[in-house]
Amino acid sequence: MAQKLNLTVQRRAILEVVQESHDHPTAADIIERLRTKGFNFAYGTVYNSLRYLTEVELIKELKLGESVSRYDARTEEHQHIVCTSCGHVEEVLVDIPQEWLVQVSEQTKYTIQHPHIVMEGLCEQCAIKH
Amino acid sequence: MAQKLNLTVQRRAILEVVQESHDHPTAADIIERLRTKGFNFAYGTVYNSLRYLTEVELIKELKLGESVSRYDARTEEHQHIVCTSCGHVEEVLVDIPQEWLVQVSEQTKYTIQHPHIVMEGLCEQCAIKH
DNA sequence: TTTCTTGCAAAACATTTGCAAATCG
DNA sequence: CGATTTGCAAATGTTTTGCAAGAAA
Repeated sequence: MAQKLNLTVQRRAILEVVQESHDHPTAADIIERLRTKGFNFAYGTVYNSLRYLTEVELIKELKLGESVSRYDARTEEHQHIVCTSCGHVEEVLVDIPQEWLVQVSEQTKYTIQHPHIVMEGLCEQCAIKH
Repeated sequence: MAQKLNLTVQRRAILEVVQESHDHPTAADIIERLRTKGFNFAYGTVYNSLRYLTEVELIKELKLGESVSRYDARTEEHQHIVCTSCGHVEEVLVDIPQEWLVQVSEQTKYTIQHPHIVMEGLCEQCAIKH
């Protein structure tokens, strides 16, 4: 723990791509964007680097109930909502009611330190189509 | 839509296993439990049947941010919380504050008809170990 | 017959791992 | 040097798909 930050060329490039992306890219998205910037890293390297960057908390890995992981450079606490129709991900910035968390904690006996919540709904465009 | 229910031997056996299981089994769990009951269905059949049973709403498919889908015969509305340490899944039966949903809906422009929320926390046993 | 379902194997997909080569300190 | 990281390919785990055979309506 409290290790010295070791940003290699690859890790730095990957971090930059995630920081520049505001659409929660997947590993495949990241590799594609790296290519347009002239970087051609192996899959293994990209996954390794993403894991490293997640461990040192420069990025967050989002598991939103799809089959893929997404990555987010926004590290302050916030939640996500996923469109059940098109898969689009939006950030939820409304605070979670504290007393609800307390109730959930009491009922389930789970400790909730950093709430991490994934919601589902229909995004605006998809709602119109229905 | 409004199709006639067609429960084949396989589908019925799979439904029974899910109904008897209260631990949100994965497809692999279900296949294993079918075997102890003397059923040996192909993987494809089990996945097909689970999709069918989900479509006719006899069960629910849970995507809880792991790499696998889990299945649940409890079809009334409730949420889930997953232990970040051991992966154990608990049901959240506390109602979600309606005004919070309204706020989320306003901020994100998402329509939330049937709230489906996945939370993360530390289960009781894992919390003790920390 | 026509439609749906099953079984099996192969394919698809995201991710991890093993290992040799390269790099860093 | 020793420790870490990279690149590549192969392996893994979950789920889907194609297709022929079987069952049901």
